[in-house]
Amino acid sequence: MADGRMMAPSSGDSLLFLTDEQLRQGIEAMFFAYRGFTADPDRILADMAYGRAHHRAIHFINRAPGTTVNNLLNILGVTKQSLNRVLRTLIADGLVQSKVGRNDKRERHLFLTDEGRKLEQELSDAQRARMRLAFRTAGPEAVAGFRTVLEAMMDPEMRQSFDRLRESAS
Amino acid sequence: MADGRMMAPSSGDSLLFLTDEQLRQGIEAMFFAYRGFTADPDRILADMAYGRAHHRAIHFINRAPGTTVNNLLNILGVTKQSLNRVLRTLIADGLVQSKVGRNDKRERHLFLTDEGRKLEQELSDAQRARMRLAFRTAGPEAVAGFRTVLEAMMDPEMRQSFDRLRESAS
DNA sequence: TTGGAATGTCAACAAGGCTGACGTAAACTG
DNA sequence: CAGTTTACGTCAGCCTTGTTGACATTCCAA
Repeated sequence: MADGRMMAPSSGDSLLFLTDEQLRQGIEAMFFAYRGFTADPDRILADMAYGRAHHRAIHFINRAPGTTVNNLLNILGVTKQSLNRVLRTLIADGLVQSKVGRNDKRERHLFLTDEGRKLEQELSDAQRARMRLAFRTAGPEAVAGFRTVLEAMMDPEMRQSFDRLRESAS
Repeated sequence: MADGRMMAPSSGDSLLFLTDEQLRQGIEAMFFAYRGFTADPDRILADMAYGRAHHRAIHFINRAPGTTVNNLLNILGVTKQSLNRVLRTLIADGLVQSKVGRNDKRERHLFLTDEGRKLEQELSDAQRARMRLAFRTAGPEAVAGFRTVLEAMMDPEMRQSFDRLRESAS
């Protein structure tokens, strides 16, 4: 490290969590943890003709029943062509129902069918089981910190989506 | 909710962080945060002929210089064909150097070239900047919790890789 | 010397992103 | 009312990044 960069003074050790090494560990932790995070649903979906994209669509339709295509588009952050490909198969397979809007007939409101809800349950049970174990292992204070850091890491628009979903949860 | 499931007793509120709703918020937080996590490097890479897979390879080669292909394979969790495609372009473009092993000449040890290190710096600077801001905003206790939960979320083999990288960091 | 390990490579394929173009119906607006 | 915008769907084509399967090479080790 013969470049001109200074070592952080690190008064006491209160700023230790901001060293490049700590940050890099945070980055790697995100990488490895996300793999675990998606592993269980991926395993379930591998047997069917579905993938992660279907899981995401199903998750958010379940979370916000009656959501419009455009709304879902914003939450997922993909193009309509990409989402449409996924929705088409889910609708064709009878997991998702699309209803023309009453007020605005241009809009389509999306709902899970009973079968769709069944798959959603299966997927989210698996994912929640891992999350539950991690939460239980780590304890409430750690969980609070986990949430705080993740929220701070989001893009502002994503944080808005996140908060809106939180509020809408009764 | 007319099924037979019980509401969690939630003695006091010490178990509130384990309700299904809290778990689902944790799941969504991971989803949205990971998007932010990858957004900055993705933007940089979009201008080049590289993608996230190249970033990951460069990151871990930088982190563990001289690592073998097989080792990298285990860390990244992809097939050798998939990794090889990425490595081939990186080597051809002069960002990565592959050296035949001295002891075991079947092995290839991977290193970043000066140019590779330069790109790595650029990418990780961007990613660390976001992580640093998130860490600073959230504070040290939150960061500790963040790390604890993420570690608990990893698959055991991934946690091993993670720990090994941690130790090797001087 | 032979089996197996580590690596590389070819081919083919799939998921899931993307852009661009186009069409239709509905709603809004001047 | 005419024209524009919005919401959605769809076709076509492309890219990245993952997969499997097959096969060659090199070389260590029993």
